Amino acid sequence: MDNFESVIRTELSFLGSQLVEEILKESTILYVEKDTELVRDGQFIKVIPIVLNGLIKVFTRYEEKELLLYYIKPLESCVMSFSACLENSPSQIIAVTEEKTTVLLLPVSKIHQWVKNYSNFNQLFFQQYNIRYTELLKTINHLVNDKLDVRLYNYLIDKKNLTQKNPIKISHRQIANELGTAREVISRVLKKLENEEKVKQHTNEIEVFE
Amino acid sequence: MDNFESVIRTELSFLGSQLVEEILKESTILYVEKDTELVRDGQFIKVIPIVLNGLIKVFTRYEEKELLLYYIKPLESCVMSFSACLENSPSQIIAVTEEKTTVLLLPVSKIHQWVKNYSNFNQLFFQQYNIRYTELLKTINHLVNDKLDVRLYNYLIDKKNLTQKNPIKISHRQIANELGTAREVISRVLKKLENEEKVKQHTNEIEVFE
DNA sequence: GAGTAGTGGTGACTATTGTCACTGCAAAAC
DNA sequence: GTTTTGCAGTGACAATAGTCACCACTACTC
Repeated sequence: MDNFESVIRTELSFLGSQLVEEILKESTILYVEKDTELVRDGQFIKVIPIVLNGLIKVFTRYEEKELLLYYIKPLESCVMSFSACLENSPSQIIAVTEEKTTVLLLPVSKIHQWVKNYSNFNQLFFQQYNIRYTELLKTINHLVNDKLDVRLYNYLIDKKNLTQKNPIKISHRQIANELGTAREVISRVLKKLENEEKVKQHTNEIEVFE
Repeated sequence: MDNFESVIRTELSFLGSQLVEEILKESTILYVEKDTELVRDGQFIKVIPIVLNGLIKVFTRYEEKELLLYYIKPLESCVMSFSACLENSPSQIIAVTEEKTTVLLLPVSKIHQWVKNYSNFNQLFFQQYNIRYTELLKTINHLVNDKLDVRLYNYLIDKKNLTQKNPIKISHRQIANELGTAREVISRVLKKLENEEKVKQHTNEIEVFE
């Protein structure tokens, strides 16, 4: 916990020192390995996570097909857990760690109380809702307007920026899942992007050029 | 106002009578004609609307293409206006009345105060965020998984249920816009649905069968 | 070394959707 | 009346994406 305390104090300072101290007191820290499923579709949620470091990816599943929705970066949270917790409804999304990740877990039992007593606490929620809502809108617009080559290229650039790695280690199958399409299609489109010199494929890795 | 006061009192009663009275005191009622643009893309928002009767449709525009996102039904509000107002960021969506509509307008100036003093008030926001988030997820899943015939059929059924009219008065062009596709495509797919006896086209009207 | 599983490449074919060009029709405008 | 405008129907074609079948390569297991 110790190494994160100061980070939390500064980054969440807009909540007011009293609330921050209470959060520090009541919350627990969870260390999660890469590729761990944190939230399952239809699951009920008992804690609200705030990512401290690492990366979580969130996607939706519907009739076998998946689609990547967005990433939860450090100091962000998952809005599905808000609504799932405040309305006690099951999650509609799936969350998986993309990297080794550290999460601060706020107990739901305290949330209602904090919402009541610390009006600033709501600001956190509204902020996060806003981020995700915007992100979903962006996803929708890309789905409607962009062909797969553009979507794939944007996807790779995003991935590069988020993970700060340039030859990206990922299989075609994995990409296909995250973009809601088939493996062969990704192979084909990647080849096309390679011809256009936008990417370069190495063994098990893809290098992106911007 | 008078005819709506009792409706508001009962339907918003979970906010507590004190807050409800204050809302009634500070808010204004707006009567809007059909097909009126209420919120423009990029606009800053000064009021938070709650629909009292009628219907508002919300869509997104990106590179000339539009897509219907969802409808705001009576006693619902627009989350974009929450975030736009609380974060003072411009709207990312477009809102247009689908029918003659009456809206209760809460002044932004009071919102911050209410959020602070009435913890129940937040419940309203969270509820609405949840509704829209779910709706966007549904839209995304349909976009990824369903072919146009299914999307069109669902669209028509939704429209039927929302407006409570069965032969639906709408042009092919209008439908094409709301589904983010071209007019000819809608003509073709409607014909296909007609052959399957799922709809029947009359002049300027479409009848849906369930 | 044979077998097996995961990955990527490819050709061929199909289905779906988008686009273009042109027609007919009906209501509104002149 | 004639003209104009908007809507709908349609055939032809192109582009995009999804599917199937099959091969090649690598790495790991037994």
